[in-house]
Amino acid sequence: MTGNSRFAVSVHVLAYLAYKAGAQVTSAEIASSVDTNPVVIRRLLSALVKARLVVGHKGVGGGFGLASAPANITLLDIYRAVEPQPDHGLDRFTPNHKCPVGARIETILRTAFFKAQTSMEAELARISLEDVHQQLKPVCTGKH
Amino acid sequence: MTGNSRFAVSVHVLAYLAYKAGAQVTSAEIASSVDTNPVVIRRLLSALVKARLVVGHKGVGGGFGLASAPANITLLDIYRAVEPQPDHGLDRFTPNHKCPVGARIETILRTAFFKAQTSMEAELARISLEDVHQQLKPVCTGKH
DNA sequence: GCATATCGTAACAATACTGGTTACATAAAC
DNA sequence: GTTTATGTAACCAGTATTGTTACGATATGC
Repeated sequence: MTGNSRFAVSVHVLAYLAYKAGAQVTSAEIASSVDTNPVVIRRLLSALVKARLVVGHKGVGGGFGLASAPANITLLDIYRAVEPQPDHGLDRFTPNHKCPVGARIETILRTAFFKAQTSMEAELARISLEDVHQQLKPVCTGKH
Repeated sequence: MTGNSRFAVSVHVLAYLAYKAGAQVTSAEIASSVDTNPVVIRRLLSALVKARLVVGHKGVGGGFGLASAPANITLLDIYRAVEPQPDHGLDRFTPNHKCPVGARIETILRTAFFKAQTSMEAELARISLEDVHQQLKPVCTGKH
């Protein structure tokens, strides 16, 4: 195991909402597609609603739907909505500042990690939910 | 907290070895600089030795030293030596394949994660231990 | 050969994160 | 007011990480 599956599941959730465009989709239906518990899905959706990627409605006939067109939602938007700001272990890293190396290494690492993170996020920003949706289609509409 | 501090500590360790170039440095001395337990350092060094970034010697007068010049060691080399292959949660992610979305999303995510990971690693590969060493120097050799 | 320094690694505890589950309050539709 | 569905708290089990103790293996120098 390495890390959590929040991002992967969230992309799946939004892809499912894009697939069911326009409909009100319940957490139970999404959970069935992801094969997990509806509460797990609602926990993620809670974050996605706060990030204004998704809109939810309570009550009979309620459920969730995309807040914007899939073309306007990138994987980076999703990533930022459900993942905490990564610190690459720097909060657990408290070197001895009396040592010349320990005194300076933290700043150096912070700069390096920022570059790496920025580069990764730029790549996520280049992929939209519409792209994901398009890749989904061949199976859903394929003529045999 | 997000993730572990192995990479951060490892960069510190190798920077310390670069700083002490040529000398045999014990795990106890490194642990003092990092402010942790020598066993924690030896655990990391075990991985760094396997990756041939570091050479260790037992016995009296023993310790560790860099296996190559700092210019020939990149942060990506260190990252790969001590971090498991990241899967971005895909091993915990087992969607329902009976659903059209669940059946395809895994491959799509794998491709997207690979692009993001590759981009991040390319950035790490651009930073060498020599670069880190250079950034360390101003404090260590500063004329006051 | 023997004492010493040092690595190598297993074992264990403490802490924290994740995901699944139950439970229940809240809100909307009819 | 009943039903449906979200929102969220609480708890559990599984696992990762770090710190720590312990001890065997190995190399040095006498």
